[in-house]
Amino acid sequence: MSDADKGPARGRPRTMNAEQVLDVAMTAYWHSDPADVSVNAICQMAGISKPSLYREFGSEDGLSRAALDRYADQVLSEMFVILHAGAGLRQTLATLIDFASDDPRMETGCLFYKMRAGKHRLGTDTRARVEEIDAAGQAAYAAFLQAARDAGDWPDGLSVEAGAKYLGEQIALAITQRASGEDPARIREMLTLALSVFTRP
Amino acid sequence: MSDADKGPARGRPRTMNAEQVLDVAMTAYWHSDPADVSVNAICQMAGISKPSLYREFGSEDGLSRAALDRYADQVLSEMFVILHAGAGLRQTLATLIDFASDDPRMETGCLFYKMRAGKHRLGTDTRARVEEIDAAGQAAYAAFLQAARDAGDWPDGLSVEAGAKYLGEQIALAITQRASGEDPARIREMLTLALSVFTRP
DNA sequence: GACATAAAATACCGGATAGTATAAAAATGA
DNA sequence: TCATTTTTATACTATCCGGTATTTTATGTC
Repeated sequence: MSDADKGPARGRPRTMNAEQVLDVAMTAYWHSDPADVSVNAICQMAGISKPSLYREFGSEDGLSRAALDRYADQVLSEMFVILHAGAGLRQTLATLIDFASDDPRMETGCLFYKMRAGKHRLGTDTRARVEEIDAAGQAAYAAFLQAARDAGDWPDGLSVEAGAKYLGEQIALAITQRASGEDPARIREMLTLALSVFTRP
Repeated sequence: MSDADKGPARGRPRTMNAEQVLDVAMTAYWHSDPADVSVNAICQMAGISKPSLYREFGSEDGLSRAALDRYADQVLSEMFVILHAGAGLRQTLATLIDFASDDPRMETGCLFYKMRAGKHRLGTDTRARVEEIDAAGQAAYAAFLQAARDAGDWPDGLSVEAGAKYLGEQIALAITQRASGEDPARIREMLTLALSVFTRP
């Protein structure tokens, strides 16, 4: 199906571009903090009126939920790609460290982690999506570590679940520190130290 | 000097107890989140009027700053005691792990870490005090680790400053997880894993 | 051109916020 | 008793918030 059956275009043609609005919202939430960006501010930045935004997204919760969806598709998916690439334990950890410490997209932190940190301030839909993504992330970390364990590359006395949670929290910590302006080299040093527990001789 | 020279008590005697108000404010900020507690709510909880509060503390910034001071005196000081006790590396780390993982006072997190996480939402005075405490904490961690290094108890290839920052962030992470209802046993497991980098064979 | 339709723009609503002006109350000193 | 002083209590301001009712504008159809 093409865009042709979008409708007969009765009535005043819309000037609002939902994709562009979503881009503005995602970037604003991401660059500053979801709790510090008002619907009014997003309307102003996107050059649209409030009723237009509410007709498209229904509520602030609907907008932030849609912005988070977009973020998951465009940005977060890359972390899942790294985890599912099937590289070895050391190689994958190194790639994760690179991503968290030096990827320019994480320079202002991660929208998902920011939302998770301020979970109680989110609307119900957005919060539910945050928890969904959190669970998916944890499952991906666990699957990755389970594969490493199956390959015999695993320290004694550590469960895969605990390792997965630990790995996820260390990545989150590193990226959160990026947002607060910490020196990337220092972040890399600390994250490398934290993840060295997986690759002990 | 005793309390006797507090003044001749001209005028209507005050019913407001500043200490009690500060206690209410500190607990409220601490138990929920500094950004989610309004001046109005504190007045209501403390049973005082807004003008009384503003006469005593000047502004919301003054109040939160005073509450943080009180918290530093009453709670945070204990962490400094642990660090300055002069116990060995392993013993001190174990005590820190106990404190972060199981001390009932940290069950709802740490007011200082909550303020630090939402630093940009604080007034100038409170923010300055947060940065001051942060620097003092880092210095205390560094002094503690330097002593361990002098005692020969130190892993190769790690600077004291990086170790101090790492240690501080791991403690902060653990206590922040307490606030989000994470299982203390799991928190202990992860924190122990994170700090095991200091005590490798 | 008249009409229906759908979107946009403006202005508004109720509620919460930090902060304050003003008046009432309760004590002392004369 | 009356004035002075200090604190309390009430009521108010200005601003921002999420959300919406209302009007205006731009199109296609007849």
